[in-house]
Amino acid sequence: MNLPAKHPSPRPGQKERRLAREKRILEAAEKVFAEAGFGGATMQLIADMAGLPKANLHYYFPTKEALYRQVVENIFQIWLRAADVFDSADGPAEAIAAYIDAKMEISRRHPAGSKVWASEVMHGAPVIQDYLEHTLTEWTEGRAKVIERWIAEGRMDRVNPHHLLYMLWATTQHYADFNHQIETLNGGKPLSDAQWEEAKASVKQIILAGIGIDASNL
Amino acid sequence: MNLPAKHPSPRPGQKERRLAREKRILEAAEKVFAEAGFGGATMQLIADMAGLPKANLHYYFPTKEALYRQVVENIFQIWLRAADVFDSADGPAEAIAAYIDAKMEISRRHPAGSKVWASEVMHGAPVIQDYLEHTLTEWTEGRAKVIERWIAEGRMDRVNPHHLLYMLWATTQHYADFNHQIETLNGGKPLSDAQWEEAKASVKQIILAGIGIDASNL
DNA sequence: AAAATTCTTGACCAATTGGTCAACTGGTGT
DNA sequence: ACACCAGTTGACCAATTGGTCAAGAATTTT
Repeated sequence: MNLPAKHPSPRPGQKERRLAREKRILEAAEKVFAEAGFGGATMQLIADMAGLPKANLHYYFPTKEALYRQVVENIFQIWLRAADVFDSADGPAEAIAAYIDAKMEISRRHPAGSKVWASEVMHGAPVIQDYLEHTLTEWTEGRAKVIERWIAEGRMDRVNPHHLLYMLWATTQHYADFNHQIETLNGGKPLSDAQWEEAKASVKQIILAGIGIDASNL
Repeated sequence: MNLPAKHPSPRPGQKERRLAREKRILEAAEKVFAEAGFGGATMQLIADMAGLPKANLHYYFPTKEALYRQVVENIFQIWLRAADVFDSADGPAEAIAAYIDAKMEISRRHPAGSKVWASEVMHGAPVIQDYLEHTLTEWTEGRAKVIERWIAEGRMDRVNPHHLLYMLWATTQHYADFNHQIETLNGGKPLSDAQWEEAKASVKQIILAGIGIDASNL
């Protein structure tokens, strides 16, 4: 055990410093991978953005692939945490509304991570195929069953649960992946706070009405 | 003028042969750019896939950027042609249903082109920013006005036209960009004909109901 | 204070990249 | 038969890439 840190870190401490360095590198890497794609990203660019010599990156992450893999796994963890809110409510209205809010917030706060994820899947998921086949598949099938139960209970219209989930993913993710296009169509300005609220409200309005749920009491 | 070609090309002819070669290169390029991204794609890979020596590519397309630009412009033309069907009907139900069908068909028939387009926009639209600012902006504003008129005429619910359009783009494009994920969740098999029909039907069902349109008579 | 461990970094390397070029081929018009 | 020109191609080049390494600086442990 280490002596200091009765109170949280008056001085850095080795473990914390290492984690802070890694975090700094990962944030730079996320941005560069999002902007340039895996192939277009260079270790030198990531190093510059992190303010470190390139050789130092290789001390913390042995290869470009390893660094990329860590970035992808991190965003997948965020994705999974948002998925939890789907189960936090007991009815379709609250569950889906909360899920849309959570995913829209990810698109807003982690646009780079979302783009890396999209890029990874678009290129055939070379590094996270396992996650797709196991974690994501299980989550999806579980939620599809929940939706089918809601339908059977008459709490929402009869729709194909998988395609409903695809629509939720597609629509919310679009605000991150295509934010440049949205910004251009918004007169070159990023969406304001109010516009983000309207985006969330619009998505919820159309999808909830689309599956036969009265959202007026949300 | 060239002597042959009273009737359309009994023998290739120089112009046709050139176009055929370019088409072959463009198809190979589209695939490689879609699979590897601009940065990850190499002229050698494209040449191999087209079955031509690399130096020959540079005869038809001087640089990698020029080749990429042509690929992106081609898919944008397809995109624009699909956009036309939005105006082919006079009511929101038929127009939006036809538009969804057209865009879903693009996702199905041109997955590579769709991915290239998504990748281009995701990376800040370095080569087609002009198209976004002019052609796309005009189309979008025009269609938004049409939707607002439909709303004013009481033919659909009051929704934000821009976010409705984003949802249409996002949802339909998702079936191309994330087809690998969808395939994985479909047991590793591509969607069958019947599953594609169900996908189209599901998208139309939810979105049309979502904007207050009874689609039972379509 | 000295030994041991962790971290930092400039210099370097082999491999790959986009692109060039000069020599060659083959068809077309005269 | 000849000249002409679009098309083809292997060999080549400068620049960039991911990654290595050994020498040194910091920090922790003894």
